[in-house]
Amino acid sequence: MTSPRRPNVYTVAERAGVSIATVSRVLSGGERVAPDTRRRVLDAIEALQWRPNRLARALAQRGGEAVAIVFTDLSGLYYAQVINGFEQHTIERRAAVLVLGTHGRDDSERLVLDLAERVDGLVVMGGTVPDVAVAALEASRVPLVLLARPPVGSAPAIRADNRRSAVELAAHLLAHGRRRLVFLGDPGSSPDGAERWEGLVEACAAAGLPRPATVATDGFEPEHGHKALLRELEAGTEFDAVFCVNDQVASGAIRAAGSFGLEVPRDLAVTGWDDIPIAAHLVPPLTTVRQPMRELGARSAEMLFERIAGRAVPSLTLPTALITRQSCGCGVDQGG
Amino acid sequence: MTSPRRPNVYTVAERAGVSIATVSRVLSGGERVAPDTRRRVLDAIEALQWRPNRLARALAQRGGEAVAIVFTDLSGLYYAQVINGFEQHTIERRAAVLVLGTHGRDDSERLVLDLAERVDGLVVMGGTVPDVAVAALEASRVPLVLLARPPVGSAPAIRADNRRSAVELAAHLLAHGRRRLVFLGDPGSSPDGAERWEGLVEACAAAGLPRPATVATDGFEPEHGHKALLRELEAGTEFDAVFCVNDQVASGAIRAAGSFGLEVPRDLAVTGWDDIPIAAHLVPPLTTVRQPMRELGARSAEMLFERIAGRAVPSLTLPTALITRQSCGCGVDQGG
DNA sequence: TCGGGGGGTGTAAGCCCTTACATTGGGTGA
DNA sequence: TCACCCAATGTAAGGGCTTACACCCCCCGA
Repeated sequence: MTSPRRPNVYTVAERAGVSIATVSRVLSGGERVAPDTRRRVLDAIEALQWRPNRLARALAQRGGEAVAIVFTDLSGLYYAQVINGFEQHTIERRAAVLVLGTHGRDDSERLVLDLAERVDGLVVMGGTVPDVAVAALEASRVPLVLLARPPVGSAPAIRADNRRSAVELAAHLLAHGRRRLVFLGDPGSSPDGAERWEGLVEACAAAGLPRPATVATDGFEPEHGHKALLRELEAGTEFDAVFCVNDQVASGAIRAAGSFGLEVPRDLAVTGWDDIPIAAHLVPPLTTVRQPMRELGARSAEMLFERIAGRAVPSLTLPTALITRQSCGCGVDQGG
Repeated sequence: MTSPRRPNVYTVAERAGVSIATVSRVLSGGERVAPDTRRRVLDAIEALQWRPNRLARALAQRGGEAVAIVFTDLSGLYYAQVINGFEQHTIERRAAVLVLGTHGRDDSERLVLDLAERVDGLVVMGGTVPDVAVAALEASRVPLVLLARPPVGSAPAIRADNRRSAVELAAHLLAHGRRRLVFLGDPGSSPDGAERWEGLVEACAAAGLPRPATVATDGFEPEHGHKALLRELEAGTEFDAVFCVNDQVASGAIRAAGSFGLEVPRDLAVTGWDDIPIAAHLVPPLTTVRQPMRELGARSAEMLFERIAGRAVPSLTLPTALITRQSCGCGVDQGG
């Protein structure tokens, strides 16, 4: 008479010779159940290999918020910290965190839309899905917070102040006497990158210099920076400072310079962005911009829960800090 | 007459003057509903600001598996790839992925146990929670797969072949003529680390050398490697090769050597572990061991779903590859 | 001996959807 | 004009659990 279906409370109750309420009580632990009864129920559970259905459970307990955070690629060290901050905040509220790395999957748009159906709200990072997908999310009325990307509709955005820091960093290079700056990275591939590029342009313009050149990379990893910069050096382009879109690309750039016989920072200044842990341990230690990653994550979670609660939330821009080490020329020349 | 509670299908149906079935049909999109009716329902949804309850929905559709993967700390580049592989596989099955970074939280044990209640299965990585917690999970009968950690009870484990690769790497250093090797890292803090250390010991023993020393680090980041090695150098300990627990620590070690006036690899060989993207771009490029991270993630997901389906799964050890670059002495001396 | 008080359990009402099946009514062909 | 068909919609049965409340029975005190 064992039914072929998955067991449920009823099956277990029947087998133990009790009611479903008693089974539930045994499960919840705290309730008072006669020792003998408890035994029988536990035996039945064991015999049937039963695990309570988490969905039914959560439904009955009317609880269990779930939120998601969407990234392009988890492999940037950058993201890890953001997720950490996000999780910290979320766990305190006993909500579950789903993490989706779209990672250049071609169906990322569908994945995100799909994900949106399974959670109570989500944070979407810049560069993960096309604007049209964000608009679709917005239209589906799922509570939404945008990270490192301009606001859309009523969805608030949280960002680091890329523009201002880029201006500051570029100005710092100029103060070291550098005059021919290039941007290493692809400004078009993410809102963050675009803003850094714009900041660089702005600083050069303010100094009366011509518009800097862009050396496009195929991605954000060290190898991409290495390959692109080496090609540019071999092409004979002249420049004395490389403003990289992030630290990883910068590490590739430093090595490219080295293998081309250039010494950093004497012959070529190199800067990064993000201040990943290894940045301080590159040779030379990398000048970069530190973003408040943890806070970005934590605050985005905070904003999201506000949205879920139905409240309006203003967009937010967090300050960043210029971290000068040696790759820009500090501690070598006395410029600045 | 608007009820103060959250709206649900009934509220919406009532307001639109239709039955709940019709509301559901409008929601699912595909069903045929008269245009006029659809309009009214959509208006009602809009007016009430209704979003269907995902739990009820998933329950009724009897779908929506969810699985989790538990890490210590997401900030190792190592983990990102594993998660990627895991996610890839999981998404194909339309299951949701929860990611938990215990990150040294003191209540990690509670968090994991808690998490286990909300998912259909989980992968737990070595070093995240104490053995006793793993045993508790095992006892709670949640489908479980262990990653980079020895099997427990009926829970299968998936690992990279640390021991063998460590022997190989150590032998490689010995072949370069190095004789005084030290281990930089804390063998006790993770099963992976312990196995690497044991492999090193084994290789030295096989070569008739004394047991190598351990230089303990406080963590796995560059700064930890830097600090620990610098202290050791200043203490006057002598050695000609540093076998690091991972690439990040190795990057700190390289810089420590540099700031102590030692040239790598001439005066001191340094090796890492993991082959993170930046490893090839350190100066000198780092000799390390590549683990099949993506595969580790993908296979663990596969194993997990087998377990969820109630099938037994054997443990698995995947091979690793020694990546020789220059930090070990290759391309400099001709030893080996 | 009888009323009261609990401890231990059962009953049934949710929680909020989806969906198989039943029902209605207007249009069509004979 | 009437049977029939099908599109549009409603009814109700789950899906698997929690929990307020009712109930029973045994023991104790008066």
